[in-house]
Amino acid sequence: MAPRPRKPAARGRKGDVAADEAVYGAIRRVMHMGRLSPGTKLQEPVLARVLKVSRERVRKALHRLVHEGWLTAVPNRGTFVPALSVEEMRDIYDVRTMLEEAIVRRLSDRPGSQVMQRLKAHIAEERTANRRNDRGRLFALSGEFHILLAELCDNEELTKLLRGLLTRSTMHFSLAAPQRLHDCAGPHEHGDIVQAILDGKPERASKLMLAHLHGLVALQSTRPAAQTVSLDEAFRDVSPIRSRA
Amino acid sequence: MAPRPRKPAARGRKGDVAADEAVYGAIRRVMHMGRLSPGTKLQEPVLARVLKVSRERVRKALHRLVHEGWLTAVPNRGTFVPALSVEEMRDIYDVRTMLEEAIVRRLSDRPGSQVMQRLKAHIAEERTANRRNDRGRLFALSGEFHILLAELCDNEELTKLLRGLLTRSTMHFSLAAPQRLHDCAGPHEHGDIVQAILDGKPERASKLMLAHLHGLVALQSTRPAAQTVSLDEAFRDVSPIRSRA
DNA sequence: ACTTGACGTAATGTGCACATTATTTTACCA
DNA sequence: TGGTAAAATAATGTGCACATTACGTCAAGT
Repeated sequence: MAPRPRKPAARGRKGDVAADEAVYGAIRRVMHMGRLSPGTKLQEPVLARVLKVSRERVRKALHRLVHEGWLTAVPNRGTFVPALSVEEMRDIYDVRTMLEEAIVRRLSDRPGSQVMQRLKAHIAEERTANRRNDRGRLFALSGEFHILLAELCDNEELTKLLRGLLTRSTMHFSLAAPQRLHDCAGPHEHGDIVQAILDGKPERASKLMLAHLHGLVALQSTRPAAQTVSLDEAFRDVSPIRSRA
Repeated sequence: MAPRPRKPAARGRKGDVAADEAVYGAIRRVMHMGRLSPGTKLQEPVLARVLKVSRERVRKALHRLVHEGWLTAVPNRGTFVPALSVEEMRDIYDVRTMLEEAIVRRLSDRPGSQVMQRLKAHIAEERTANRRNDRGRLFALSGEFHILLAELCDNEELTKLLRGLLTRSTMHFSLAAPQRLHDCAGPHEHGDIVQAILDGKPERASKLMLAHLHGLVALQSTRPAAQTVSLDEAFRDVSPIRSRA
């Protein structure tokens, strides 16, 4: 009763179910780029102003990110980029090892023709990026390789889980990491794993994957000092929707 | 400007950070009890009235449950108890197999004294419940066994992941399931797995776990017709806080 | 008699205003 | 001048009102 005179009309525009995904993806993308150093406080008004959306939209996205483990929320304090402890890092890589060893074992048991084809195509892409010294592309491909292995198992749940683990484990890779990634691991180890799968050698593939992940966790330790930037700079050109990481 | 005359004061009571966990746990508990048949629509006003909380509180809990995969949300339609397809069920059990095979392998490699003690204590509890024909207790213990194995690996991430998988896979166990669980699997298979771990036989433990999970997924198929009850009845005596499942 | 259209009702989604709490600034005193 | 306390400021948390959308009902037309 007694309707207020204001409130003209047409507020939420149209079916903006994609707006949620947009802000969610934007924050996720910035984190994936490593622009946010651990401990950074993601304050809602700033994000709302930068992303040109309402505060509640930002709020919902932050809650989702917290639930998924990518951010940590302190009651009445705010939402922060988590500083993964060495124990958490070890835990994540241990679970990754369990899953990915099982994955390569399964793929080695019955390497179908489509599996072989996609694996060889991916390795070829990595080799190309390596030859051209395209660090960024190689970095992206290195992550997608592990996702590809999960996808080839034809298990949605597995793919989703591994996606989360991989994102959280490579989140804090600094911008200097691709250099070392190029020097040390590179597409060489990936190629060996694929070769073992194609040869139908589960135990060899499993061993190689274990060694590969051990090498990655060693790389993680050597990250330079985190450069603290303001939120406005971090979210400069991340407004559009694009594809999901 | 122009502050409305109403709005007396003292609205949000006190630090009610526990209220969120309360409604979250209440819904989760009802689902765990199997009172909600797949396809049931969880409407916010009803839950708010039954649980004696505001609609926004219910809303937040539902969003969290959706993000964690225990409910599915259809935009502008509502939140529903998911009817897991056979493919999703297969996927979940496949991932569980991967993780739990790795778990028992790891535990078999170096069974510490504390590990041995807790495992034997758990098996003793299961035997007691089985002897007393306490179906409910045995059902709960059967689930906790798998969680216990994960906890003994001393990996928080692993425990959290397996908790989610197990809850989702045993969520739709009907009330008649404990009967068959008692007849078929029972504490016998669990005891064999523990024995293999204590003997330090990783391959045998892994094989037993694989067979055990295969048996469980076979049990899942034989669930009776879902009894549809109203939300008011389902949430009858689930208001208090209690412990988390 | 069955289908199709419009209308009424109820539930979901969202912006907004306010209360509460933490943080920073400032003023005062030892 | 350094330290402490209090006020100001800003950010988070939440209830509420309203818009939008879907569902159920009924009536009219073919």
